[in-house]
Amino acid sequence: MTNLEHTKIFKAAGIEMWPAEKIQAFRKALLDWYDKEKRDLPWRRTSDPYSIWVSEIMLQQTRVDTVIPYYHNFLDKFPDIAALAAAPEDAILKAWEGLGYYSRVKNMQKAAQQIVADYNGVFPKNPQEIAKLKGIGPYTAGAVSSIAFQIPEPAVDGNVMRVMSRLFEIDADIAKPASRKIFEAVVRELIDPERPGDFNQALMDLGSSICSPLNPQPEISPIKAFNAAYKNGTMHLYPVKSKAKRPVPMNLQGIILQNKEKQFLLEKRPSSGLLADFWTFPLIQLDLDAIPGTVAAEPESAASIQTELLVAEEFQKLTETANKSDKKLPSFNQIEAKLSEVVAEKYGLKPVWLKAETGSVNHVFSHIKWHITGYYGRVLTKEDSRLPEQCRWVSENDFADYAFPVPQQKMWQQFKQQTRKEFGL
DNA sequence: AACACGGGGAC
DNA sequence: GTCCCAGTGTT
Repeated sequence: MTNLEHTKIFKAAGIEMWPAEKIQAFRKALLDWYDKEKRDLPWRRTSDPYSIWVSEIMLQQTRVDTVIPYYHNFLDKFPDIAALAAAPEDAILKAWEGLGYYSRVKNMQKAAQQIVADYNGVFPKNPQEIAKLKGIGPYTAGAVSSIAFQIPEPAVDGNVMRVMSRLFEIDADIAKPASRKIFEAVVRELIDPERPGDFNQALMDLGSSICSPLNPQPEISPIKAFNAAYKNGTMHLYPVKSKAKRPVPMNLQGIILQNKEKQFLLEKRPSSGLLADFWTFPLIQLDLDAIPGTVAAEPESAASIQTELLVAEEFQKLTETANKSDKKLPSFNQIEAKLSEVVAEKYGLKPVWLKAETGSVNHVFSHIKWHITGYYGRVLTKEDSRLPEQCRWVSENDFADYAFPVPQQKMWQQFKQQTRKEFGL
């Protein structure tokens, strides 16, 4: 991008560009602060492009404190590009378990294989080549280029947009994709060609501390002399950011089935979409309103029990902990019939239901909100010849071999704490 | 340009 | 509850 194009962008966005002396002073103020205050982070103790790349992928939409243990474990398991390229998919998913945005690690492995195939296993140093790698977008390309190779490329993330929007009173909505190029142009003008990696990281450190979203402290900022919003008393107006949509609620039934060997039925999710290739108890989307003969149940009877399978004490105990939901739902008997139908059809199994609502799990994703109601049953017959390929009976001891998303971990914890001891399992 | 894609931490 | 976060790929 030429200087002329920058000028056009600045003019359109109403940004006043600084003279060279002011830019020099800004770089010095920022980097002097960084040299004193920078955080001691694991990926700042290496110059290995692969390690820096791993850290940047993990840090996408994820906090530093969350990333640190994953970073160490990942490099331990997959110490270099060749190891990552050759790793089995279940191993890389397990290493990413709980970190979220799981396509990140799949794309990173594809990129590692790209590097092995096209670059002889050596991480490319050219920003244009780096940007072609799977999972590396404009931010990560700039971050790796500048931090690992000292190439003066902007690395514009949420922090940098917040800092710059306050410094220059930029009104562009930072939630809009189109705004990023404005901030990139600004950083491209400001970035220190001698220390581009430190410059980018200094902006991010500043954004996550003094220039934080909620309680910024511009009065103690090392660059407060450059902060237009602070000087003009308009800090509260920046950054401009439109609000995200609310997650859409979705109700699911979680089927916890056990066979005579005490194994649990797990199902691998499809290879694309939400939580792709992760394992959960089977999740069914029952349309409760469509169950024939459905009658709205009284709250206290919403969880009825197969009493003949339980001793009196257990029944008493379960009744006491009956569903407290104030929603009008079909009774367990009605749901049970429908669940049996679905389980027979989909899994070729005939469960004996032991308990309604082993628990209720809520889990919020960025765009969906799951409400899972758990149902516990046993399969007494040994007719699982029709078990779908994506399903597997797994004993608890082997759960560690399977990548579980957090909703599954919540279902499992709830089952262990509430249901299992009631049945002496 | 809008949407899909996780999860946790701060207040 | 609210908002936020070291973004990218797909449509």
